[in-house]
Amino acid sequence: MKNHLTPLGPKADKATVRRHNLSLVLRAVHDAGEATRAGVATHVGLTRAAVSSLVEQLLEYGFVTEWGKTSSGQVGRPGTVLKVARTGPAGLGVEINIDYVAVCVVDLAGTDRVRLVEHVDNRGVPPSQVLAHAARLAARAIGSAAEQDLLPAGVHLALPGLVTGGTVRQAPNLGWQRVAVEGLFAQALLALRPAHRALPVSSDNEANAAALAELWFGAGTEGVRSFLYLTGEIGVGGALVLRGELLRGAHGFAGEIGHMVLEPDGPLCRCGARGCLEQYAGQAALLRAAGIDADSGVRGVTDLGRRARRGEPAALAAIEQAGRRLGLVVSGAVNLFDPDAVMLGGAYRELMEWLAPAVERELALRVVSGLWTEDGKRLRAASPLGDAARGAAGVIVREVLEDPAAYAERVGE
Amino acid sequence: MKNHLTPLGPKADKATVRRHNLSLVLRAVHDAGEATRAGVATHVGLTRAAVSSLVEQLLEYGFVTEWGKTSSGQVGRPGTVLKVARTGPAGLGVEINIDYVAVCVVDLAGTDRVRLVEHVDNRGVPPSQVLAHAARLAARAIGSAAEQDLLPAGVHLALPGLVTGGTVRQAPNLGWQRVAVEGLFAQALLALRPAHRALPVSSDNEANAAALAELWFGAGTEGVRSFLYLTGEIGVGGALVLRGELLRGAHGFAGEIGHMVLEPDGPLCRCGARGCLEQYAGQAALLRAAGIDADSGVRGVTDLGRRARRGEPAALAAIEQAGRRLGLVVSGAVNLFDPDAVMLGGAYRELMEWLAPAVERELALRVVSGLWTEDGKRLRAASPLGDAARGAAGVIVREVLEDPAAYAERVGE
DNA sequence: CTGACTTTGTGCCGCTGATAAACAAAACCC
DNA sequence: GGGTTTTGTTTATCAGCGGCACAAAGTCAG
Repeated sequence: MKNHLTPLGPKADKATVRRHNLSLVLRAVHDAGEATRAGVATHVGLTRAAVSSLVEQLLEYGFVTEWGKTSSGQVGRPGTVLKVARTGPAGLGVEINIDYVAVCVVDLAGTDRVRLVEHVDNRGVPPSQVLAHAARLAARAIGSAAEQDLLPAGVHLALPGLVTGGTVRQAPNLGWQRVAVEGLFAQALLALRPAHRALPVSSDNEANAAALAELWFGAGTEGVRSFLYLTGEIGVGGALVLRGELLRGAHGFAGEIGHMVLEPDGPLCRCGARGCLEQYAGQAALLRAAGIDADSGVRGVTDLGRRARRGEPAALAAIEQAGRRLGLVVSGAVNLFDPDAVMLGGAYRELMEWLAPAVERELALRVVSGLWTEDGKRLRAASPLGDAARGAAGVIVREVLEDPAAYAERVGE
Repeated sequence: MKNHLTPLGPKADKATVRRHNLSLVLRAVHDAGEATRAGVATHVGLTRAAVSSLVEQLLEYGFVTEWGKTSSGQVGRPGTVLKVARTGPAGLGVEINIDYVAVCVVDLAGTDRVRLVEHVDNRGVPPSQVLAHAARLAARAIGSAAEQDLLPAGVHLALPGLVTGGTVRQAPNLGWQRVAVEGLFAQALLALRPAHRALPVSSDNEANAAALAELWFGAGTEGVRSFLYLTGEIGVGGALVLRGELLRGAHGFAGEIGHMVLEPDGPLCRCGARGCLEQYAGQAALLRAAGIDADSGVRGVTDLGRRARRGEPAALAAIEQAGRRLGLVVSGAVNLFDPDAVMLGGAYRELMEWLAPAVERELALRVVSGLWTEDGKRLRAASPLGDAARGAAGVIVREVLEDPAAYAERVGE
């Protein structure tokens, strides 16, 4: 066996155990909403004594708070109610998109406490300028968060492009190439808040962040932990979530579904190839097929929705066509991935009503062995646009929840 | 956050630490080939004392053996050489395929020690009969293993079809449906060895096992830990390995690449849809296009290879066509997954020489942003057919290496 | 050949984090 | 108000790793 069967990973010792269990009870309280020490103990399998000790530490660090006694009418001594703290550590998410910048602060419990959106056309604007703008917005959000006693543990950036290792390799819709976003953003933020400690900055694809938002905050999709997320924007973005984990690929570029082939000799795509999905089911193609100005963006899509609702044949046919094409490609992706569900976001969300039947038809036909229908996989509309910022904030929150000790060490002197 | 950010998982305690570190040093020795206690200590970060204690336990259980002193000419006291034991626990893999059954015993070090192959046409034969046959072969392999002081820790079955939860949902090429393979095999094996303890049986798709064989034992692919594996058989099988882990999907059906669409209105496929890849690049289609009897199987493929080598235009054109089609679909999969490499196995292996250029051309054209060429991703030929059994055996070996304590507890008394 | 030096492997002690069991506290029930 | 039940804490015990010292077994320099 030449290749390691599995990476060796770090050693384990007492400290490892403590960190692990600290995270375990914190997440148990988080998932339960509210809990008692005894409840957590039976749930996670630790002794009450151990949980007590762990909770004491979590209280000290400010990750959880006591909320009086449980007055449940149950026989026996009532327990003290524990909840995840609504102050202290938080996540800060920043979404930089083509025509807006959104910032979001999420607390440990997962509710968003600050949200700022600013509409700006970022196309063609120099990256440093856009990032400086985003940093200003972020600084404002940090200020609002501070007023609520929330302190972001880090910033996560979401950008529409191929991003890896802290830099945007290329973002065609922004016109960016090889931009070291993490560094530039950190620098801009530090310049705005010279007295403060630098926040750790991380970054990822916007579709990935949106998919995570769907996973963690999506309404009506509670049990779904494996899904394919599609977003109809200028292009067609995609992200894959498998068993609650984002599938990033070997280099972080997984999910590029927009350039799967439909017609080998079809229209030329800006990727250089021909007949990509984007050329048939992208926003521009969709609008053009319906006879609407292809550059009209969001307004164009709502217009298309209006026409479809009125029953205009051209609109319905255009959506139906795009839906069929989308279904062809998506069914392939489903065969390859075997997800529980497919979620359509972006422009598709608004057109779901007319798009879904066509997509669903192809799925039912092409997903092997009828697993699609049988296992109750479903086509769903994703949450409204702009939630990538929330997903990005969630990334930070998750990091804290998964290793509270690390955060405490970093912050506590 | 309605969904758990991450599954809670089990608690950690002293025992957890011990198990973890036990596996850690065992794998360290495994990966190094041979090592000393001190070397392992510095490598994994534990103290020499701790490693000593752990190694003592591993010696006691028989996972590692001492091999004299290290006579390296280095200054200082020579260390005692440790190697993974070549006796004791082993993995048993069983591949049940359309026209053969293969069995393989692999020891902890990863070398295969027993290999039995029997050619039989399993098409249309009742599952219980096929499984009984496989069990007989397995029993013989266990016997040969015992002569070499090897004791399989479990059996892993590899089958050509959709398999989940211990049962084959459907295996069109075998004509099976809803066959509880694990149960039947375990029963058959127990009947042959009534005095012995029952071996734990697990099962998976044949393409998955072959991909794992490629990952763990493949020649010339040492660093590649993320790849798409394609195997040209009757159908077109596929499997995805990402960062050294098999991607199973939400229900274990991931990798079905054979039914991705090429022509929405193309020829009818046995899956019920039209224009699937299988209809263009499957073995039968390939042979038919070259004017060879489509049912001639492996002989047909070698015949095709011979004709291609002679430069027969029909053969070359057929392969070229199939290659282009394969490339179209594979480039989509690469965009979706972002693997390091694509490996072609099965019938494709023999035709690699003529197939590769066509596939490569599409990949270079269609994989977004030229990552394909830039990052040195590559198209490679996979290992010879029949290694799925070896991969399956590897699954068992990995289980042991990842938790030696569990195995020792199970066996010890 | 001999003493200095280096490296290995193994005791021994201390620390820490979880378990187990006992106990006090605070409800309920009759 | 006594019995019961459940909670949370206290105390003693146990196991595993880190740190340190030390014997063992080699190389190197003179």
